[in-house]
Amino acid sequence: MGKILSVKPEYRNAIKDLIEYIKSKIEYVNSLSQDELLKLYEEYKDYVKTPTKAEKKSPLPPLPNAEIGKVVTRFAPNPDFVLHLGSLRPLIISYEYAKIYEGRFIVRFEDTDPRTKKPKLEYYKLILDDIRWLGIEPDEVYYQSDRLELYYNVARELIGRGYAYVCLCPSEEFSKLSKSGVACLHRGQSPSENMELFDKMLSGEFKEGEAVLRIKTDLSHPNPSVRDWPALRIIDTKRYPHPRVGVKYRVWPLYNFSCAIDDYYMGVTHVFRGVEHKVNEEKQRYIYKYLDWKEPTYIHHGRLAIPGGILSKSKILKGIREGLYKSVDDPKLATVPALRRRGFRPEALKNIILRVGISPSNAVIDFSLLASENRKIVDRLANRYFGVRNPFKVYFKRVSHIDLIKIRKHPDYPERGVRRFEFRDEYISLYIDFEDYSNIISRDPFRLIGIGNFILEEADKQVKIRYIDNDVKKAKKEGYKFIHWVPVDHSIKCIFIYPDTTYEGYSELNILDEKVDSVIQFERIGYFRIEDLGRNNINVVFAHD
RNA sequence: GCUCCGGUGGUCUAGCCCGGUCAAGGAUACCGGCCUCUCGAGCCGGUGGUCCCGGGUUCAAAUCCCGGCCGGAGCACCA
Repeated sequence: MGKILSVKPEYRNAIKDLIEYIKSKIEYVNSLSQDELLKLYEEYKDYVKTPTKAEKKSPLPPLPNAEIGKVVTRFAPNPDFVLHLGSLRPLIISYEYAKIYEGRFIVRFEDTDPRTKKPKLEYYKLILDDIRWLGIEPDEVYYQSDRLELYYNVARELIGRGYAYVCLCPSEEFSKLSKSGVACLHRGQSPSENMELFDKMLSGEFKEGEAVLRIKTDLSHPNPSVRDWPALRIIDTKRYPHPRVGVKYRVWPLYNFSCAIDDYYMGVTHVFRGVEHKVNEEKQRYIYKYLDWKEPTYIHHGRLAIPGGILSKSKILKGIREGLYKSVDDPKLATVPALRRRGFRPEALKNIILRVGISPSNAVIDFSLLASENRKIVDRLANRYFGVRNPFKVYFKRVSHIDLIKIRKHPDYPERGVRRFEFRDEYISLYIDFEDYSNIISRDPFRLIGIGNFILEEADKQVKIRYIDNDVKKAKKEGYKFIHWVPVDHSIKCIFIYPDTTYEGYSELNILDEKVDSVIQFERIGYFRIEDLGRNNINVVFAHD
């Protein structure tokens, strides 16, 4: 409509009629059948915008400044912790866009602070492992700790051109000056003086904190942290050795310096990172400008939170020290190892992240959304079994036709076979869940799934139930409670691990057909991942209902 | 305090740049039906929104402009 008016402004006077006219046309088109629409489409094909391949392939919006085959993205974790739900946003989005645009995806470990954010060898491995588990195979993997010489070279280049200087001010001194927009006395040093001082930094003549290389920016920049921001500083690696390169280097780049250089040299075209990096875009812009490099496109997304889920690195580490959590994969946590351990599937996590997208606002992801996405995927994978968390024994006198009970492993996939239960003895003992006992004590009839309808006969020291009939239709119509059971002599001890508790109960023995790591459903209880399958007992970790 | 950025049903999100099939679409949650010897999945239907508030521009505003409120982020020799 706006289009029509801009082409034919004279219609402006008759706007009311125009609206009516368009409405009638729209109604007409909407009333057409598929075939008629197709015919119309053929006729006017050239006027219709067809979405490009990239637009069709994914729920993600088209990327600005992107061309098929030329997009390069990267995920840049600090190996001082494992991946968690929050890290998944830049990771999955970066990877997805690289894939959509048939470009490259890079993983780059940002391990340039051996002191306060000390990297750990185990985390490099765990992070890469989790990335691959998510079905993401990086085209290239880099370690910033291997690239120090490159950063030194760029530093020399900037010093030579007069865009950087070695500042000898104590940091409090500098920030005082910078707050009032005053240059420190090192700012005016000549390139050759700076070069000399920089060499001294490298050769170890300064101690930690005594010298820092700064990038000249704008001393009147509204954000004081942008004013002559620091690029390289000294870390006493004798005291804080780097886990990969030990004491080899003592001059280390700060985030903005190494990040800008690497993004450029690695040919990164699009950067996805959290909103907390917004100002860093401005800082890094100076490097690109001074060296006449082309800047990547930055997209800053909001943070992710999960109610009751703890994502903070420091809080988790503290919790582990205090014994609140057992380890980084404690099921209480929203870390990738924990989610993985609980049986969340990579596709589910991916779907969640794609749904949340690249919006700059923060998002609170309710656990039910995670559960629902995962349930959709896991439901068809998970075979069904009976398990009781709070075992309670009941017994009944067998009737002759109750001898071999077969129940499908999966109600929708008969080809997966059945679970078999053989009953031979005169009296049969079963474990049922104690919560279900209340339904029995009320003396209402109930149904043992797959066996038949029963009613309580006596509740003395032992609870005896009596078989009535095997009429499923009646059971449904009368609203009998359908309860699951585990035969005492066909059971295996099972530990049910929940985020805040564990149960020691039983599973039916047929679960031994499964493998460690498979996700199963205990009927009426929920989905679990099998963590341990021993001969005498098993462990399962709760995913969700 | 200063500087940025957000605000669409309970939650998440599409639409906002380029105002008009948007009296707002999808997902989740909730309710009901079908299916099912699970409280699952699937399919069908339903409840739920003053598009943060106020003003302005316009024939027309979720969309543009101004003001306010609320929320977030940054203000490290961390990433």
